[in-house]
Amino acid sequence: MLSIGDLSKRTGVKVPTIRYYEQMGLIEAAERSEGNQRRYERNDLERLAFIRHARDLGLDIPAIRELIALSQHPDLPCVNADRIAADHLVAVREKIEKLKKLEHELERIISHCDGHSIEDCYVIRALSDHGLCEGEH
Amino acid sequence: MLSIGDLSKRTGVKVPTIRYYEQMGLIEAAERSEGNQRRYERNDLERLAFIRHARDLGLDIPAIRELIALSQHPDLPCVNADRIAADHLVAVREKIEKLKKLEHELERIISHCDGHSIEDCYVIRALSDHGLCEGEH
DNA sequence: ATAATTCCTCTAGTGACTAGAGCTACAAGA
DNA sequence: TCTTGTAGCTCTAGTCACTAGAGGAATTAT
Repeated sequence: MLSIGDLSKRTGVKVPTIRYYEQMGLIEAAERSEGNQRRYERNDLERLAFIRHARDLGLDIPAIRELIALSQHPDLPCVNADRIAADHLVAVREKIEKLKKLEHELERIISHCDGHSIEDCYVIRALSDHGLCEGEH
Repeated sequence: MLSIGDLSKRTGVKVPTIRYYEQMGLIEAAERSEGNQRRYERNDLERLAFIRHARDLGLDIPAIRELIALSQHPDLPCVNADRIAADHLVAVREKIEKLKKLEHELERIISHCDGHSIEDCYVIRALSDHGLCEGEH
């Protein structure tokens, strides 16, 4: 039986976050000690590691809830789980594309600035005047 | 003199967002009509376009506040403005790197799954077992 | 036995908006 | 001039995934 602090140390998930996940229904409400403190077992450790792992991959809580529900039906086909991952991959790629555009625009703006006065500063001027931009943003 | 709706249409910034920027101190409190409605002029249009542009580039509100303050001192050197942009560029690049790692991990997980049952699903298994991962996340 | 640490619940704050309630002002047509 | 519809006003609360803090109780170590 682990305390919430033990669970936290073993999974790297902070104590308040564990309580938050309980509130969100990602982990079942833990058993309690006589003094009302949460007590965990091995399967809670696994569940929490699963959640942590999914969060690290950037999945949001509703998606994780769905994956947990799916994982409890081993007989079903896994197309739904695959779709969640694939949708997320698409979203990740879109974010990368957007950020790359920002990266290029920022590089361009910065490299155009000669570092003299604000009056001539290309950074400020580019922000003031959309016509100095490349691309459609 | 423009109403808040006119200003919104011309800049593409939504009406509640304009009021929010006023509250955050990015734009000055507008003059009011007799009936207490906001009335804007050309320089408000420019200011708001500046803000919108900076937001599109991903700058946060404190950074924009600083850029606005700087832009009102044309005689100062522009190293501070350049630094804000450069810092942001670093942050953007870091985000891109993180997302690329996620992208590769998701690609790998998805490609390993044969699409049969949840029991064998590589997506679910990879989440359950960190040992199946590549990289350090 | 006492002290230090951990735990509990509850509320509020983060950033940059967005949604909605309930009310008032303004512009255009009859 | 009257009416109607749109647009405006303020204020509160919700979004997401936590995080911080208050005030108090339980547990663990000395």
